[in-house]
Amino acid sequence: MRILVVEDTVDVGEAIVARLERLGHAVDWQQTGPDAEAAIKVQRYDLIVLDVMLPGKDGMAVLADCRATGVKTPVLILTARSRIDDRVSALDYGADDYLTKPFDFRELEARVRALLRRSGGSSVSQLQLGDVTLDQVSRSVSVAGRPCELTRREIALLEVFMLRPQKVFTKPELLDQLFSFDKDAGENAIELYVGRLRRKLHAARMEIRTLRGLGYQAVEREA
Amino acid sequence: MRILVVEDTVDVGEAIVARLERLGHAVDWQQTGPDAEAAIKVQRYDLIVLDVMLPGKDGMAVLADCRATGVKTPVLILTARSRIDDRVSALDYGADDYLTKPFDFRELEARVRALLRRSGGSSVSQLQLGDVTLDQVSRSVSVAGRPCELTRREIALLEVFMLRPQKVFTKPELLDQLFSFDKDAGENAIELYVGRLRRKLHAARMEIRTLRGLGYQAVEREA
DNA sequence: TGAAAACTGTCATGCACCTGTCAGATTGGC
DNA sequence: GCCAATCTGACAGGTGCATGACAGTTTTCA
Repeated sequence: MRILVVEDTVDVGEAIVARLERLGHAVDWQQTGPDAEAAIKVQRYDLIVLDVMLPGKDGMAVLADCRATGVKTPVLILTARSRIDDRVSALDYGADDYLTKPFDFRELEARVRALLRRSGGSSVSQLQLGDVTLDQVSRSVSVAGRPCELTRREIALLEVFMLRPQKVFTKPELLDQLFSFDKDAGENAIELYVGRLRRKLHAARMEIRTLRGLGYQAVEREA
Repeated sequence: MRILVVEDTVDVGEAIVARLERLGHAVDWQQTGPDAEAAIKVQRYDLIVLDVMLPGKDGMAVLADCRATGVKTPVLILTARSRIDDRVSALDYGADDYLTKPFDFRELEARVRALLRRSGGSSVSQLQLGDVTLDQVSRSVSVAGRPCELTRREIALLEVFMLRPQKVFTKPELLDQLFSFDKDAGENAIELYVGRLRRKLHAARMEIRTLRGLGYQAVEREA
């Protein structure tokens, strides 16, 4: 999943980014309101974590402008203030959830998961396709009940496929989902990881099909 | 376990902190109501030991505000007064237990243990995984019935793992559980202690697995 | 009280695995 | 058959983890 973190305090920002990247997400980090808006215009995100107190432009204003311009990405507001009207106005402006600072990282993770899940459509944190199960919480994969050792990137790629079975992903699309701005990679990397996934999942009742010239697609395989 | 002690009398505060640290807990100590509230907002605790008489803000008020903002951490109230209505109001405000000063430290320890145990979900004070047994009261560990010499920190870490077998703990998460504010350590410390635990428990039917990039996990080992 | 022993956490080193690029092999379409 | 797209093995660099040595601190014990 691709996430934008907007937070001006370096310490906090770095901590959040590290935490979310560790979960296998592609995370971009902006420190001001205008920079955040620029990033949102350029890139589609699955989630935006937005601090309220920002230099340049208030987080709430950024949120309002986003919604006004039709951006429907889920937004998690971070607010240092805990007054009721703040929470209410956050939700009124179109936020999907809020968290008052300072917060526990485990709670942040839980809310992030909840929002990503909600937008992903499914309500469980276990994805399933054929006999392959991906647990989004423990970031583990099993085939026919047996645990399957995958690396972080492999899991991230598999997650993209499993969130939308049948959907055909182009390579640029997959690159967007897997890499953040600074860590850009060639399209070859995708081919490589598809290959690795295929090898590790060769016994599964699921396969990643190549649609020449179009991209890749995950489908359930008949027994 | 991570504990916050709120007590303005230096002698008493130091004594409580020393006593609880000796049991292997990570203890933070605040001396005023506002400071305590700030700490609670920043950090998640497994238990709060709260004096009623405090400069700045009354302990009971701190407790009430905590509960109002959804903090569910168990709270043990220390009160110098022993009048019935005080006890009653403490429980009404959402305290889980109280102790009238002056008190015997052994009783404090017992009540702390009870509260921690209750929040941990288990009603027994003996944790078990594979052939490893951890006695939370005597803070001792044995493997297949044989006592095993572990240091405080080693036991504290093992306790975290054994309270939630299978769960994958990230290193920041483990640091949160093991270290207080002032005694912050690098993630290296976790790796180090995992290594030490592994060496001392190598013969046990339990192991701490490394999930590269994710964290550590305690599992029962097959014979 | 003072010295020895044990405990803690940092540093630095080394190793293993993960990552992404390259280049050559293979496949599919025309 | 030819070209482009894809696959795959090899490889270099990086990252994360394991581990030994060490210094500061605490605890123990005489």
